[in-house]
Amino acid sequence: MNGHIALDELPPTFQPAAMERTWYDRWTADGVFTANPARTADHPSFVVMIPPPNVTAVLHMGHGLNNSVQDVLVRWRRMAGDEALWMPGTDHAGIATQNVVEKLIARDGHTRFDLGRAAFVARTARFVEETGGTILQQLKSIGASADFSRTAYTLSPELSRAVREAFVRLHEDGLVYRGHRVIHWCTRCGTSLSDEEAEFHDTSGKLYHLRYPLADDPSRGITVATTRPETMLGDVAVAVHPEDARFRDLVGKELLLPLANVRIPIVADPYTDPEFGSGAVKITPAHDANDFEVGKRHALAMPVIIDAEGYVREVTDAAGRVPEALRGLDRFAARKQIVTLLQESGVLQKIDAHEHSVRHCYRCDTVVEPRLSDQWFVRMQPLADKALSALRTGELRILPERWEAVYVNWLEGIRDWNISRQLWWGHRIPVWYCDGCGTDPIVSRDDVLVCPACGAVPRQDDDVLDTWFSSWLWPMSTLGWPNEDAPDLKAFYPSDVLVTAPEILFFWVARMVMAGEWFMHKSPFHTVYLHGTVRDMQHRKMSKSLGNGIDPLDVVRDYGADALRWTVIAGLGLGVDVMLDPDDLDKSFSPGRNFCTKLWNIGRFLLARVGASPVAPLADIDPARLTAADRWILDRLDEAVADCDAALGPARPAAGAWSESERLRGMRLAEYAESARRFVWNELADWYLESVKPRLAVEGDDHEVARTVLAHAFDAALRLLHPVIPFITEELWQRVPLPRPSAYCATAPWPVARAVSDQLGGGDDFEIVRLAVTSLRQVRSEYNVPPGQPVDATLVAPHGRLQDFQSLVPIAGRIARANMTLASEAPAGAAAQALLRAGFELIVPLAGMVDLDKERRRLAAEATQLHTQLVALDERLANEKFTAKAPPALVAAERAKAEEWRERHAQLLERFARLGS
RNA sequence: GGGCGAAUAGCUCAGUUGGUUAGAGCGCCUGCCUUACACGCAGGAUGUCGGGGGUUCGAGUCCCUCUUCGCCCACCA
Repeated sequence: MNGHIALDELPPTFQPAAMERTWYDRWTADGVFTANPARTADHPSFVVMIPPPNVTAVLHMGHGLNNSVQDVLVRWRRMAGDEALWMPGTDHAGIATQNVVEKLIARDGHTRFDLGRAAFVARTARFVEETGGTILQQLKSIGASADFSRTAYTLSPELSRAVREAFVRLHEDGLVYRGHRVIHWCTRCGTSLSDEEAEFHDTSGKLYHLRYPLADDPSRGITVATTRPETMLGDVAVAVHPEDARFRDLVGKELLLPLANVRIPIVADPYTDPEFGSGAVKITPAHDANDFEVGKRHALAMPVIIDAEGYVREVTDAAGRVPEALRGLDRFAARKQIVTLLQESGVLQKIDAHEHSVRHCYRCDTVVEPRLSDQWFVRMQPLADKALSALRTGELRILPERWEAVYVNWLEGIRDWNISRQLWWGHRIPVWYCDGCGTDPIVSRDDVLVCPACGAVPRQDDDVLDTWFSSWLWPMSTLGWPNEDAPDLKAFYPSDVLVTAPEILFFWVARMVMAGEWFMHKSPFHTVYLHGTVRDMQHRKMSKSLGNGIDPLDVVRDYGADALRWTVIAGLGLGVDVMLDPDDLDKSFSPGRNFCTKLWNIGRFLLARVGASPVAPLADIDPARLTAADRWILDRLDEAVADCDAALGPARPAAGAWSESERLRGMRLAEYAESARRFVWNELADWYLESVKPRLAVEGDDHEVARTVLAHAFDAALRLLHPVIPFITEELWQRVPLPRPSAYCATAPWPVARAVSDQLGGGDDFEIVRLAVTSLRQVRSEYNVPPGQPVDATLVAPHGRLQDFQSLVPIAGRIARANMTLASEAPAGAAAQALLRAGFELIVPLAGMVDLDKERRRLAAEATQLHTQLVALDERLANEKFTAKAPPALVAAERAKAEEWRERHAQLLERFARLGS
């Protein structure tokens, strides 16, 4: 059959929109992404857990980056024969989702309290059902090969069961406890926050100096410094350092707290830094974590004067402290008012500018209020110890390496984790209290309907758990934990690589390691890959509020999903930020699109010239029939495959734990993409394709060899590129006339480089063709010879290789558009190595083409430069210390180099002389 | 306050244990619509490797110091 197609059967550019959807649907329909636990019996598994996006999230460029990386890895390992599972899913995102729905109902003038708890939760669940999962659909449009048949959700019944199990088991282990202390409180969200959720922002504030008079001698007093004067109403003491001579006689005396008019003691406590401010600190135990500790040490009262919403009033133990005029004021309004009042009464001594860090809610950016309350905590030390040892033993590695220090630093200074949130959207804390008999709180896996002590109906704790308390179980809970016999858990735990951003190293990554180690006695993954952030050209993080975002779906529409993926992967150094220009999408995404077009056109050429009739397997070709070009491109392919493998792998530690030599290797996705690109563009397209054109134009034996090698090389290139640009490679691969080992490129075997012993050799000869062509092109360009005008040139074969080069001359001639002839002998004394570098010796254009003056100047400059370098090299070789201490191989190489340079220098001079005559 | 990282071509970055004449992509300049591709082809220019000092036969690479930028942590009242 004649399989040749007309070129216009395929459009000259790749049309991604037309085929992306088709391929994705076919992959899914055929279960290409569906993992099979049974197959892990005799194949390694390769598992990636998606960092679950918030269920209400909409795809942004950060997701695009994060998920492209995961998809490259998963597709790579799937092709390499692993049983690959990419687990997708979403996070119920307690505070974030609750905030969204609260805003929604606020449009109708409602608060969640109007609706009541049950109705609000139902309303939120409905909202999630209606709008949730959008992002998962969007992930499909960028080609994410996740197993959506397993899609998980942190608030599903299955994962909720895992959450309860974890809470109860940690309680049984003595790691969950109820604590009464000052925690971070968001007055807007109405909930407590963990240390990690209360982010520091550097702020230009003020330091107010207040003079509190002695109660019994108003002529004396102590000046305290504070950034938050409104808290003075809750002051119960002033602390000074025990060693501070300035205040020694005042310790034990009492001050009269202005405005509140209560007597407070002066205490000595080492917490005070004599160097700071006035050397005396006002102590407000209910509204400052440090003051709380001081208060406990001195058994002080703890009046609360700011309520949950941030308004100043006499909340608890504060009767008579808040003057009428201040009651009900917002904390910041109260600050102003109090400053005014203190100024009027002469208490305010001075105000200094003061730079400090203020904690803000990570969800709504409200200034966090320290607040005294009862919360559930997880004792973290034992968990942190396990997470540290996972890193130390090599069970776990973090890339880039520098984050390991950050991880260790955080774990070594670990503090207990406040896990209760005063929200409604989330996992309710599985603790019941009996008001009837007042028995101890009941912690239970199952709902407690009747008090076991008195038979009354107990009430469940009102609080829900921190969202991250479900996230930290993700690598286990999505696989069926706590059911230890779940097939997925047995087959796919632990996972392999966790791909995420450094921002959630503490929130999520470190805690997952803790949970994995504590409950499964195994780190949930062996590699943490922390990628950079997507930024704009001013290096600002892309964000909705800055308006500098790029909608990945716009990019998919205008450039294709492959172009999007190419840009984020090829531009991604290890841990380096990706810079994109929101104002010039073309600048950012045209390289990927252009590369796809290139690939597409190689395909068009191949289909038109090689045709659709199947080619023989490469192994069926008698090696003797392979030309120098064939051998060269097959060598280059081996090199490309080896480079890609070295950039990506190893996929897992060879011996269960990372050895020192392999610990920092792999995960260099940009290098992988670049290696594959270089092969396709600079080697396959630029050289092999050009060299093969005449062979394909003539029917015959060599025609068959050429089309076989070309089809084989292209097929391997497509498979090599599939993980990063899956759509176009699938589309082209389906058309390559090869015996097909699988239904899809997505499941085709990952290319394997031939062992060195299997390599045919002879690839170097084609390098001479390349050099010849390049030299001739330089001459052409330098002397402005029109591209169409043929020139005459002579290629000088290396000694004794005349016969071998007979076949290369027409190829070089055709590529360079020259009437090229082969000379029998090289000029006297020239070695092959020297020839390769010596342009004019290799290619001898006909006389009359060369401007002698110009050439003379060029030669003189080159000879001078070479001479300088040669002198330096000779000096080095003359240095006895060098010859004695440097590795002998290096010395030998340097000697050889010197000789080569010397010879070249002589040639240059000789040529210079010839030109002069 | 503590810790960490970065500084290499106009831009974004490679440069593995010190060892050829320091590389890539993009951008830039020149010439080309050569029947796969102008989203392309060919050729070309560009670096006192942040400053200073040190170790070494040899330093972009190791040490010290300074400058600038960035990140993380912290009980900066």
